[in-house]
Amino acid sequence: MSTTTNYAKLSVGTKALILSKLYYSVLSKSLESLDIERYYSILFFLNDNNGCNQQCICNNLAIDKTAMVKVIDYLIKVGFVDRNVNPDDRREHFIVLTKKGLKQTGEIVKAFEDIDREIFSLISKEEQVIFNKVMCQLSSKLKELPANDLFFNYKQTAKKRKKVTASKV
Amino acid sequence: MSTTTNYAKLSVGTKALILSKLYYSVLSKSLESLDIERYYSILFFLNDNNGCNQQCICNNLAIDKTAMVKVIDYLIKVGFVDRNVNPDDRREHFIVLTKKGLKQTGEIVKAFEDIDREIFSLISKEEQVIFNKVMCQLSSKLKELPANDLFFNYKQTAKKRKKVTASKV
DNA sequence: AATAATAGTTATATTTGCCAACTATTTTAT
DNA sequence: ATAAAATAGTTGGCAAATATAACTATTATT
Repeated sequence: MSTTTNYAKLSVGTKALILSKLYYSVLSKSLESLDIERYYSILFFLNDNNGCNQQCICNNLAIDKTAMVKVIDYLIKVGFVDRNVNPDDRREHFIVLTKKGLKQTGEIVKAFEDIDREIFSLISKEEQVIFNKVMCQLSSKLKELPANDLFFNYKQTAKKRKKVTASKV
Repeated sequence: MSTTTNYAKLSVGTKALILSKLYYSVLSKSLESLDIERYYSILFFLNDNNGCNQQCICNNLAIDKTAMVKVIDYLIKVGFVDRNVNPDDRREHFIVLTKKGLKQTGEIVKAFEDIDREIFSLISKEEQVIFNKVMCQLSSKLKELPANDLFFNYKQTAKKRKKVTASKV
């Protein structure tokens, strides 16, 4: 058997994972010169949503909130963002790009957009529209299905806590 | 600002990563009853490519070969696969599903297929075809671009080794 | 006022990702 | 035929990601 089957039959979840790995591999190559080599998608998101809170980033990028704490700690350490308590709801911390962060994020956004433009260049506008629409539909549909709720920690954390407390007492 | 923007502007790589996270979260929920809670995509792949070598799995699923060693070690430990040296090329190790592995893999394949069927159910055949075609085109295109060659360790390993050896001497 | 919910944090354990270096084997070049 | 290069797989180590439980502080609900 050959080690490179030309296209293996795979689930859409697996194909998406492979696509994202290839994508980020190209992206990190094209951003080698920056003094940060991770968290590009978070900075990309902040570029459009500067000043949102941590939970907002988690919800939109499907990242666990306990992981997000460390990411933001790191981004603060390297001087890319500030973390500001929202005076109107002191539970929330706004994440705001610094001047340095804004500058570097500009390059990151450009790199993302360059790759998207490049890989979509030979695909017709109509097909691009359909592709993006299906992408969104699949994600929406998946959010409706029962899942090991990893990132969207709303109500179930409370439910869990209740149980644990009860069994502990 | 709301913590749930309805659809954030994101790169295709990021959208694909999110889709895969949602997908695997649903998948692992639906396979909770199995006595394995990881490596589903590898077993799915083996179901169609039983007896391939480790590198073949790595190439097709974009997984690093050093990580693959540990995965296969684990799958052997839980009795899902065997690792057999190819008598015609003794560098290669064939990965073969055991009877137990085959049985459980049947359920895994079914779970993957159920999810794919479910989430594509409201999408027209034409759009599904276009979606899958674009998916493949994007991956192919990405493979042509300069990358931090993570998974496709063919020639560059040799080049690197040469350099390292030279500088060490 | 009590209870629940939300946003974020800490601690911990496990798993993964990535790299350099290595063995064994086979292929290619001279 | 021999030397050099390539391939398949392995090992060890470190940094990062992932998952879980328990926690504080604050706000919303009853």
